[in-house]
Amino acid sequence: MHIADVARSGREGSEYSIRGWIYRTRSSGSIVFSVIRDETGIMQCTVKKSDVAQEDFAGAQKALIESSVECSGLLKKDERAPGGFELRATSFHVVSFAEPFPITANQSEPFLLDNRHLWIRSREQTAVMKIKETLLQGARTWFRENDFFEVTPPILTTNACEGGTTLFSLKYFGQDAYLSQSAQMYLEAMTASLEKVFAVTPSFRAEKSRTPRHLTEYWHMEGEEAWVGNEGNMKIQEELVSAIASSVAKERKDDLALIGRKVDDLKAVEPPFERITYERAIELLNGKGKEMSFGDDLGTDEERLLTEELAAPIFVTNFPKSLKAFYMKDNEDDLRTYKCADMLAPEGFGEIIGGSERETDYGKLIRRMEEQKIPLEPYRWYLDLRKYGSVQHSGFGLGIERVVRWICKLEHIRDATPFPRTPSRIYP
RNA sequence: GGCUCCGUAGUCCAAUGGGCAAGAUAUCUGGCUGUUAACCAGGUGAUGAUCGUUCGAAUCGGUCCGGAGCCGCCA
Repeated sequence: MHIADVARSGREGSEYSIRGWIYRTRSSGSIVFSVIRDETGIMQCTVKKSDVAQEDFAGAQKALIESSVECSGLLKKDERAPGGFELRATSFHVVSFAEPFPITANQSEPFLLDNRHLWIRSREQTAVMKIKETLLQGARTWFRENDFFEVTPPILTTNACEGGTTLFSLKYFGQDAYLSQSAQMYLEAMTASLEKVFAVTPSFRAEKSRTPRHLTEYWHMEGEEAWVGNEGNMKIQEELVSAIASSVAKERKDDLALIGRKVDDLKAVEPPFERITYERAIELLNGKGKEMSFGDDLGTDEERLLTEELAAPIFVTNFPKSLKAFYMKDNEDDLRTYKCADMLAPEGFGEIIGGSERETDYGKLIRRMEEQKIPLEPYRWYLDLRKYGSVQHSGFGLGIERVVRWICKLEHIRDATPFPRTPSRIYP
C-alpha cells in the first residue's frame, strides 16, 4: 500500500505493508527509527528488537539512507512521528542495501548537479516533476477540448528556423543537418490539413547562454492555427496558460505547498491577460527611469521592470521588425512593426511565449530573406506553402521549463527539468 | 560573444599580510529502549593540474583544466 493511503485510512491497530526507500534512519540500542519514503510521502517505522525477527532487526540497524525496504506493522497514532502516524514493525525486510548516499545536508549546487541522478529523489524535485506532468496533461486536455491535433514534427532538420540563433549541427549520412530549435515551419505545413495543431518536442539552442532561464535542450510546446489572426492567437495562449495554472492549482496543492508556491498565486492567472504594445512598454519603462527609445530590445532588466509587480502574465505586442523574425506578418496599422506578441510571466519571470501571425505573401517573404541574407534553398518547401492556398494563420512557442519555473517559483530553470543541459553540463 | 568570481577529506568549509592544514558532517568501531537529518567516546580521510618566485606556497604570479554568477541571444 502507498504511504499516503495508509495515513489516509488511519485505522489504528490495523496491519499495513509499505515499501520504499529509507529517508532517515537512526538507532538507539534496541530500537530503530526508519523513516520510509515512497512516491506518495513519508512514514516512520519503529523497529523494536523484541518485536521482529533477529535478522530483520540487524538489517534495520545496518541499512543506510536510500536502502530499499519493505515493512509491515501495526499503524499507531504517535505525536513524535513525522505526520502523526507510525508503523510498529512486525517485519522489516531490506530489498537492497544502499552504499553511503552522497547527498546529505549542506550540499553545493555543482555537487548536486553532478549527482542529479540521485538528487531527483528529493521531495522537492519529486514535487516539481509531478507538477510538470500535471501541467503537460492540463495543456493536452485544453488543446483537445479546443480542436487541436497533437502532431509529431521532426527533430532532425536541414534548416534554421530563425536566421540569428546558433544550432547544434551534425552529420546526417554525409549531409549537414541540425537539431531542431522550433517545429513552427512544419506545424505551418500541417495546418493546411488539420487546421489547428500543436506539438511537444525537444528544442535545442547552441548559444552559450548562462542564465537562470536558458537551457540548451528544452521542451517546446508549439501551437499553429489556420484562420486565426494575432488577436485570436493571444486568446488561445491566455486560455491555455490559464488552464495550465488552474490544473496545477487544483491537482497539486500538496506539491505546491512543499515547494513554497501559494495556490492563490495560480488562481490569479485568469484570462484575459493585459495587452500592451511594444511602444507603450517603452513609455512605461521610461517612466520607471529606464532610458529607452523605439527599436531597443526588451532585455532581462526591462522584462523584470514590466512584470515584477504583476500577478498574471501580460502580452507585449507589435515589436519593431528589426527585433523579430522574417516570417511574421506586417502590421498594416504601423508598418514599422509586426503582428506579434510575447507573453511575459509575472513576478519578474519574463518571457514564456513568443508568437505571431505569419506572413502569407510569397513575395514579401522572399524580399525579407534576401535583405537579411538568409539562403532560400533550405526554405524552398516552406515558401512553397504560400503557393498552394495559403490562409491567414498564427502560432506560438511556449518554453515548458520556463513555465514550470514560474509556476513553481524556481530560482533556476535547470530545476524545472530532471537532467538539465546547459553549456557546461551534459552529464549525468 | 562580453564582464566577474571560485577550485582544500565523500561532502560543507576554516587557516590575519607567505610559517604545524582546523572544524562540521558523512562513513567505520564501541555505547545507549522514543529518535525527529538524535546523543556520547574513538578511528580513517584533503590543498584541481602545471611552471615559476621563495629558506619556506593552500596562500603570491603565469598557463591549463573544471565550475559558478551577471549581460547579450532567445522559449
